[in-house]
Amino acid sequence: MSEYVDEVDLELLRNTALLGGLRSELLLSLLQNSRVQNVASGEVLFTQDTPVTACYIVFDGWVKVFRLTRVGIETIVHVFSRGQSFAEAAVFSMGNYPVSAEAVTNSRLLQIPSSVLLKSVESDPEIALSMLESTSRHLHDLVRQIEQLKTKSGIQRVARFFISLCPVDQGPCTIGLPYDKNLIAGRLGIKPESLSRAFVRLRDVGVHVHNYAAEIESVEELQKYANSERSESWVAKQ
Amino acid sequence: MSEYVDEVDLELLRNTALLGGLRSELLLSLLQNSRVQNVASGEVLFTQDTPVTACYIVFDGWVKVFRLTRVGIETIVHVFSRGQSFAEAAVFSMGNYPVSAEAVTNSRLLQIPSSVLLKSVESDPEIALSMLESTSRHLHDLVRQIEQLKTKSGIQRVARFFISLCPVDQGPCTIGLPYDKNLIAGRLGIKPESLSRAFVRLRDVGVHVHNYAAEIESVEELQKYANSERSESWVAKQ
DNA sequence: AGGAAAGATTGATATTAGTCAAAGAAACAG
DNA sequence: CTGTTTCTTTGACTAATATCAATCTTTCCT
Repeated sequence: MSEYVDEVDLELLRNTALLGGLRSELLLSLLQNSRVQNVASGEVLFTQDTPVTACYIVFDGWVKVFRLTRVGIETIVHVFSRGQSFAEAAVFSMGNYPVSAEAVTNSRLLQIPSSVLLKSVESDPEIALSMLESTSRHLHDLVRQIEQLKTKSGIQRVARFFISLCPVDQGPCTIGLPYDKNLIAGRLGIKPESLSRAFVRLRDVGVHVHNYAAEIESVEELQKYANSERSESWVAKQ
Repeated sequence: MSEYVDEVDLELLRNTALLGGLRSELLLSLLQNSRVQNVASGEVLFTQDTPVTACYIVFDGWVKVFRLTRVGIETIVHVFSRGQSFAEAAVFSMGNYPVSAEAVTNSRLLQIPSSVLLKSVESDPEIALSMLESTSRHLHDLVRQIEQLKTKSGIQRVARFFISLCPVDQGPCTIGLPYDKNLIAGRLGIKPESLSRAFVRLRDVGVHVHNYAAEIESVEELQKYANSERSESWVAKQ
């Protein structure tokens, strides 16, 4: 794996929320002061409650971001993949990381030191705006996650997860499961056993999970299932 | 209710995450272009999927921020009170509001138009940083909410909600419930009936909910209850 | 004050998801 | 290729929460 940023990487960076809006020279100077980090599966990038030193963009692989309680119970907040940035919000809170991050596959990342990012913001309001945009995207994402947790059943969340992996939005398709089933379960806030059972239940909606692949007979059908409501309470008065 | 920003308001603003870091002249110029909005309980501030026009800071009252599904099921994302800002992230995403907002009591708010906020950021990187800090605070808050939803029982979330309202962190105290029980239930992601039952169960931990008040015999005791873990799964390998 | 409307509680029951234990499959090492 | 380890699924059972309906309380209106 290359230690350097090549043309393809650059193209990727130009499409990220975090750095996409940057003028070329700004982007290049930021890259001068960042580094490409190759990490093995299981390697820890940073730990909750330690001082923030950098944020990251994923070139390749998967990184899980999670929180640990005193007793060691893990809540997965997100799993990031190619083209996504994380921890940039932590950089601006100037304190400790509120979460931990660990590579769940061998991964190739761009590590941007806090100081570099902060200096960029100070020197150019343009980058500030794209950063604000990027953190608000993350915010929105978390809001959606909360919505899902509050209003959808575990099985529906599994359905939605599958849909998010589908390259098409109708008809049949086959998707590969991006990572470990335990990790998928954690990401969706259910136990591995419940995930297994969800797979069984989803057969009714035409989803067949094989090994690390899932065949979907009809994405529409699955969407209909994922979107069906389960209650009418805590509803706004009409 | 005053239509103008007085000394007390100004002091409050100086302590907000969003505007606290601002130099006086900058703050004042921003206020020139903002307005105080008095709204009645039930009044809608903005609606999901409509263009973003402003963000808000609460002077007084409570504002709920929520999402609606097609069928009208409401997920409460947050309920904001005195000193808190909301929708500032939406301003930077430059599109539509991802959520709706409605006053749940009569409220007095500072409304800051998008253009004003954006112009401030462009003109001064200082404000950009404090804004980034403020959105990352919101982000952190949502992360904690997700953690709670995934790892704590409904009753524990109620306990934690009470704790967050306690003026002290040990010994006995009495707190007022800030709003409607339906709203509390929605905020915590449970049904109103479950909230009632939670109140009953919390008597064991020395909590007595009367009408719109709760007596807590011992905050420590309640904290112990709220922090107790319920499972060991989806745990990191040690 | 009196009565309707809204909000809150309680009870009975159903559904969902977690727990614990065991069996089955896949991955891996020698 | 074979045993071992790890991951995954299944089964039986339990716990938590939702649902639906009934009742009780509070609020609010005139």
